[in-house]
Amino acid sequence: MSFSITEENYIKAIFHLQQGDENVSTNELAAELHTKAASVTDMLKKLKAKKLLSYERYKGVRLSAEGKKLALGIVRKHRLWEFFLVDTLQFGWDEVHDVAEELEHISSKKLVEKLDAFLGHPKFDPHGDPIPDSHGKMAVQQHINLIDLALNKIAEVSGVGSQSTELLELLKHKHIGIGTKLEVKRKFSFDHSIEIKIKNQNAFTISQQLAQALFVKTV
Amino acid sequence: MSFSITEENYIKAIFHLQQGDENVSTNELAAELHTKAASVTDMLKKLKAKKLLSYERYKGVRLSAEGKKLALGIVRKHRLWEFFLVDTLQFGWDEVHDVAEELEHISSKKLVEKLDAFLGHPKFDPHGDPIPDSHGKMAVQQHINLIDLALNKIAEVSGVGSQSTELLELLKHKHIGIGTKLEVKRKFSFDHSIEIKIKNQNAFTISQQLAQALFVKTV
DNA sequence: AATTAAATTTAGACAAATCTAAAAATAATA
DNA sequence: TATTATTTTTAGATTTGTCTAAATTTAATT
Ligand SMILES: [Mn+2]
Ligand SMILES: [Mn+2]
Ligand SMILES: [Mn+2]
Ligand SMILES: [Mn+2]
Repeated sequence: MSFSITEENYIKAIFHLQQGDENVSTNELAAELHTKAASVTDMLKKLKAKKLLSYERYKGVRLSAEGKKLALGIVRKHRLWEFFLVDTLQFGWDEVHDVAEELEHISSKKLVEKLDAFLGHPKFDPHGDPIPDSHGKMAVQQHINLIDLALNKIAEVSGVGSQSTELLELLKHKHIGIGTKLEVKRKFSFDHSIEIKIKNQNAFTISQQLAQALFVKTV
Repeated sequence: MSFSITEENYIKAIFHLQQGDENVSTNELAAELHTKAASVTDMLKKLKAKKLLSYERYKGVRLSAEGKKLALGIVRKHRLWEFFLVDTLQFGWDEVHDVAEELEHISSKKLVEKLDAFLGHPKFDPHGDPIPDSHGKMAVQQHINLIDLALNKIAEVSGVGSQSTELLELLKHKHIGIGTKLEVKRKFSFDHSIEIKIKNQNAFTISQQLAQALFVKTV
């Protein structure tokens, strides 16, 4: 069976919203997709008929195994294309989301596999999010917020909490990116700023807001 | 202004059909787009309203300057993506058309320019068709059919008349591709087969059908 | 020139995806 | 529990692109 771009966007949105264990509500979906609740209801009936999800009126929605598989395929394409755009074509990470939002709907199965191979089977996208493999499996990132990292433990930046241009600008200026190794030397309770040190550089402090936007894993 | 995938496909189809000087007819378009004449009429009215073409009922259609510019942009994307698929991702040239048919509608202007630069600003796609540059200009190929090439003139394969798997299979077997240099040694009137010679190889004959499917330019 | 044939356009209907406004169900609060 | 407030669904329209069947125009033949 094949699905329209609209249907695929709904499936992906549900996938991202159902990370908890509660069902996804009509209003949540409407907000995520910048559409109206009435439109969501219409589409949910359609996607239920296609067996991509379980849905009963007034009770929210959850993807079926089928739906989850479809969602993972779309997420795989989205993140592979993001990797391509940044790694191969030198886009900034704040520029790639909207383009990938289109590219993720290109249907060729062969294209995805060839692209994956060309890129060297990357495990994470430019924002540190895991890329599902061709079977839908992806690395489970147990990264923690930088604000919670213990003192003097060397850790590697593995993800960001936002993909905004503003964050990218700041990170560029401080020479921090995915993969940067650092350790926390002090935490200041006055403003919750923290002092970090990157190898071969002098220690410097970063704001609470920035620390909360960074995820790290210990190495 | 932005255009739907359907509108873009119409514009591109008209562009390809209007190479002569006559207007493009409704039926020609319907055949090209695998749709019905009535649908074409509806769409032509819409595209006329958007000033992409001139159209009067019963008189056929022709692209405006606007329309031509749009068409060249789509053709540029189509051929750049085909080049990418063959050159970077190692697709066979018979596999790329349908994928490029989708990729040509990705809207990001920046993506096209970065892709073009990454590929090294190629001038021709894998089938020997010229790739328009960012201003819509493209090399005017004055290649001739191999069947019409004079004896003992060294020429370079510059295009194919078909993109079928069958042709590709045959050309692979004979080690002929775009860029191959060859000369015609004899022409046989019995079956119109021709004997060709590729540098450092023994001469061999190819059929009339194959010769007619190959375009060359003298070097 | 009259007739037939072919091409093209209109008329009317349909499916997909969306919207607004009103109704119905559920949740929250007094 | 009764009353509000919120969420969700239905009802009815709208837009885009498509189709079939019938009407119209143009082209080709007698
Ligand atoms: Mn999308
Ligand atoms: Mn991402
Ligand atoms: Mn297309
Ligand atoms: Mn081509």
